[in-house]
Amino acid sequence: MKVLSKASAYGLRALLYIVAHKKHGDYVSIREMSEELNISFHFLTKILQSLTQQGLLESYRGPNGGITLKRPPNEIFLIDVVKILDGEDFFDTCLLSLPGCGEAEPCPVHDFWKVTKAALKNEFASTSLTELGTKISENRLRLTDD
Amino acid sequence: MKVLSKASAYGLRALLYIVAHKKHGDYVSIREMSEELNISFHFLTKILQSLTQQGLLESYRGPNGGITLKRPPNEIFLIDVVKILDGEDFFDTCLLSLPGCGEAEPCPVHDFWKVTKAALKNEFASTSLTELGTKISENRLRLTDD
DNA sequence: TTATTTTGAGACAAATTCGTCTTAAATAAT
DNA sequence: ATTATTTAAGACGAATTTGTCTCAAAATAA
Repeated sequence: MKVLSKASAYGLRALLYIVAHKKHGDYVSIREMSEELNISFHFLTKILQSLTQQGLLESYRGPNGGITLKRPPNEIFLIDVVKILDGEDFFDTCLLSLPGCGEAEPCPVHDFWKVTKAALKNEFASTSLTELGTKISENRLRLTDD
Repeated sequence: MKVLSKASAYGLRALLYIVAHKKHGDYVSIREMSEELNISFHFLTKILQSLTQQGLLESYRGPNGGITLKRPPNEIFLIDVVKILDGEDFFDTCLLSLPGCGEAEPCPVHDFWKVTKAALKNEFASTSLTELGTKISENRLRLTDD
């Protein structure tokens, strides 16, 4: 079950790396993150570029450049990242991929899936980077794949 | 958010079509289902072939041939189909795709995702074809994309 | 037997996602 | 000014999923 695209997973891990390890306002180099998190540098660059273009990050070129959060991390929620990288309609899907599935014309599993995806959306909408960042620092949760 | 592969979605729709429209034991032609459900005939054939090979269906070649459920539909659960078509480890994934994510080495969203995916797995494991089939017949729920 | 209908099997193509590579543009340091 | 460092942009390739096509094999019917 692949819920998030690689882009979203990588993007989230990068932002969580920042809030867990850096001061807000610091410019963090993409190279550093790609090495620490074992993510392809160019791929991560492209992903973070999208977040920059959509106003979630600010970038700065040149030596000691990098990216930084444009808003304080307690005002950035998981849903903000996912909606940019996986699309606005991320939480608006039918399990059976039937177009127009909804209250009016539900598929056989609509009632059940409706509840589950609402819970998921709520969780993503209410979980901030800060919340997970402190969890990472306190419990030494991992962001890497080793 | 694409949870199920097309293969699983198509496979489930085909089986639900059978339980909603046919007597148990009837051989149902793949051609008929592909036309009724607007699914590519060859693709659907390949999908149902997997289900046949894994013992969920029985096939019969020649005129008036087709496929039929090998077990009564109240003994076939959504999870049986999905596990064959999307893999045994379908419900054993990490949101951030970190290998080995679990109680010992959790990722930052493990606690939350653990609960959600358990609920999903439970629903798939407890919902039978019969259950959804009767819902379809009683409420005229749709399986088609038009 | 011969023709017809149906699934089985595998090669192939298209679309999407994932990842790599090269070059340009901006900034800083020397 | 020149060079080094960093993100921006986009072409390109690999992998996976999705879909198409052809032919074989089995069963039926004439």
